[in-house]
Amino acid sequence: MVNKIEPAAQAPADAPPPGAARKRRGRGRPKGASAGQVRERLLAAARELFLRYGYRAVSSRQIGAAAGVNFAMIRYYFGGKPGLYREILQGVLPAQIPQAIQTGASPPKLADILGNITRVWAANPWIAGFVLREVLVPGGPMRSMFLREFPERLAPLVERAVRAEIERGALRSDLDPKLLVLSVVSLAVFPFLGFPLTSRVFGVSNDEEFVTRFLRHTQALLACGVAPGGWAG
Amino acid sequence: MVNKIEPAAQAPADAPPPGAARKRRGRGRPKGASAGQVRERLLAAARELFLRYGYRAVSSRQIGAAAGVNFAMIRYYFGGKPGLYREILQGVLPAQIPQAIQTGASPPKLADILGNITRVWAANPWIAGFVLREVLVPGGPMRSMFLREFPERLAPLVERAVRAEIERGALRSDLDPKLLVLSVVSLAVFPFLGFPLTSRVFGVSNDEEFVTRFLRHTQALLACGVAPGGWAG
DNA sequence: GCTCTAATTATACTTATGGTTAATAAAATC
DNA sequence: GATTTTATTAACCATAAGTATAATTAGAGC
Repeated sequence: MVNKIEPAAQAPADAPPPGAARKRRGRGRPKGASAGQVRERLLAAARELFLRYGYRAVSSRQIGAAAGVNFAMIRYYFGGKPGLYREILQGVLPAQIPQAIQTGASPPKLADILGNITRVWAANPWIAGFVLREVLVPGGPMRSMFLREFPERLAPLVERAVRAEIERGALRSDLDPKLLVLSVVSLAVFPFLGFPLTSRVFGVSNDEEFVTRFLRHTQALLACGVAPGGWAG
Repeated sequence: MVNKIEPAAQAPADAPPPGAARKRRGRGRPKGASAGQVRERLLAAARELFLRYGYRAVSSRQIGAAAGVNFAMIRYYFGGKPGLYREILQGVLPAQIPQAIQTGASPPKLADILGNITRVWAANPWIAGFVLREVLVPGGPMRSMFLREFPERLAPLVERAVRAEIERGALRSDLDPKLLVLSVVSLAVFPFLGFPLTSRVFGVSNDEEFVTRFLRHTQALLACGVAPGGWAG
């Protein structure tokens, strides 16, 4: 705003005297109690922050502050910020996603798949944030992993289940299996995907009561649609 | 890597000799043709980049390069990166969303709403990216605007339409209007939300042919569910 | 033709970020 | 008890990003 024509006042202003005695650096190994928990605290804090703000928007120093430890520990334990991120993704996500598909029956029933996906996503709301944020970004660190994992392993499994049900007459034969799977996934995933939005508008929540009610509703919708006279078999 | 213990080598390394002749700076006002288009080029480039990579991941210099103009023009026209972002959000989004609800009939019919939402989202795939990215981020610049616009103005409108249809017997009476709206929105939005994913796995695309087929499928699903015997009234 | 304004560029400045390292001290090991 | 290992910290460095500004020139008004 005001005129500033001072030539170039680039004095460091608090330059440390070069000859001064070295200041003390570290504080050494901690008392036994807190040792070994730093790694876990970092993982928890980073997962929370990455979920809420995305990989790029979160700085190493921010993670360290949230975990209550020095941010250099990220390098010590994970080799750096990308390593920490990879650890979170690979350690946590793959363990949860396939669980949504595996049911007792083989091939699994569509209704069970719907229920499982819904429950996994409702129980782990942070998964939605991760998937949303990382799968959408081209070149994002997680995208290739996710695209390798889900479409080529899990989706065909579900699709095969739908085809089997159509063949044995449990589903209408005029439905496109692929689109039907897409619809089922949409119904199970979206409400928990847009959580901050859907919770406010539609009362979506994580608790057992809502999930049960929601599942019953969705299954009824899938079973016989919106037409009056319902529950036709 | 190598040891570097020089006390404080903070010389600018290429400090211009203070007495040297000033190098030439700008290239001046452009030939009339391109004048005035810089603003639009910046808006277009920034919208594309923000959509694909998110606000934080895109730098001002990157936007300038993509638009083919000097990045300082961002400051000149929009006051800075946040101003450019605000301009995009406020100028483009609110015009598209409500259009999805307005149908000829009053109250609108559920099937029409489904069709409109689907078509708007399919025709403007970047909306999904924006909504995903910005609504989910707490404190994001767009979130409050969106939360003000959609839930409190549009959602009740749709819900009222559903109640009206239930009352006149066009919909099953055991359905929860709120959850039904949620289901319809899920079916219409999710496939285009997860576009990079769904296009690969389920063959989702924007073109007229797919949208029509998709809509017919979804409406059939909603109308009579998955049970064989279909199209019951 | 001269002057003033608008539009554009190159560059300087400041700050924040990720990565890196030497110093440090508790614990473990011998 | 001495030594080595492990865990932790502050400071350092290079780079990138956003912001700011001076230089530069095309056109408008007179």
